[in-house]
Amino acid sequence: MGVDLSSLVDEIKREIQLSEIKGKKISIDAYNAIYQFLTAIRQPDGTPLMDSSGRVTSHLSGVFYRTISLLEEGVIPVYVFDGKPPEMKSQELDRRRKIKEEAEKKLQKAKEEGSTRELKKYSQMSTKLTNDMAEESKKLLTAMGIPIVQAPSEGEAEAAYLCSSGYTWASASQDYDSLLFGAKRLVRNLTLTGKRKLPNKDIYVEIKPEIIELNDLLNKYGINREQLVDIGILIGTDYDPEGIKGIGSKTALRIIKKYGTIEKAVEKGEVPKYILDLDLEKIRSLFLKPDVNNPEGSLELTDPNKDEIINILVNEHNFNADRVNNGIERLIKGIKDTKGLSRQTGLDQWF
DNA sequence: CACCGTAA
DNA sequence: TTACGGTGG
Repeated sequence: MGVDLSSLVDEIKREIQLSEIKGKKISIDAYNAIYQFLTAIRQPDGTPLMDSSGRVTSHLSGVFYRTISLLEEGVIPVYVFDGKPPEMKSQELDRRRKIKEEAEKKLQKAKEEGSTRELKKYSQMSTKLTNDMAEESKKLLTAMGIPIVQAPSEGEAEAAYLCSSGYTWASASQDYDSLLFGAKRLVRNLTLTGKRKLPNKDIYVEIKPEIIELNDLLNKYGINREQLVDIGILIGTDYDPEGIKGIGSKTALRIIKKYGTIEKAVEKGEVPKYILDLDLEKIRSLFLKPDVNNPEGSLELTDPNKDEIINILVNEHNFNADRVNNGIERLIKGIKDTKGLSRQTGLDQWF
């Protein structure tokens, strides 16, 4: 789930109107976004949307409609897909797999005797994002004329790199890891709507897009990015999921501010020695010098391939043709208007 | 998540 | 016009 920097970030995050991102490119952690669609786009009993052969289609619905509404707001999405995960992540991936297997068992049980609520809970918990789903999403986005980038390794690292090197204005993800990866700006809640969402109970709250500027975060706490990474390691990241027991973000900040590095803090007895069993340098470099590539394509919007979209959604997966056609019309208009916007902002830079 | 018909 | 709830696949 990534590093929990929420209490530090709360101090400097601010709400953002999508109009503030008009004409700007945003790199989107595709895995993160698609996963959200898979868990959110469901029937009341927790069953995901499926085509007539029983293949899940929730992700396609999310990718299609959400991308169109972003374009209508003038936002230019660049979806960044995961490559091969780093070796260091295998422990965390194992842990997640086990949780899913448990949820799967509980789901089967709930199907026999459980309540709707349990059914929904465990079916969301056992959500899996398969390779096929990622490949299909890429195909759909390409047909839609939306730029995609294939990361050599972590998608979130690549998305952050696109941002820090100026290809995109910000990076969108729910995970704060983006900041450790060096994204200048992190936008959260971009692929959720401003509508309502349940935090597990029946309580509904407004979810609004918010932005976190890396520089604001570092300045606010008087630390550099290396130190932010050390703070992350103490709390626990995907590469050291346990972190240090009893150390949360506030304590980690205090310790790193005082001693500068994890090693110094260990020397002074502020952090237990067992953290040195980790390959700290390796973890740091995964965040500070991640395996990333320059994008191959141009990251510009292109004309949608109407037939291909219809083929994927309507012919392959039984989407309603009228709805899809309506979506395509909105998409074409959105792309046209958004291109106009970026031309304008492009010109503005000359003056 | 978003769409869409219906109600206020 | 917006708000809601049932449905989409």
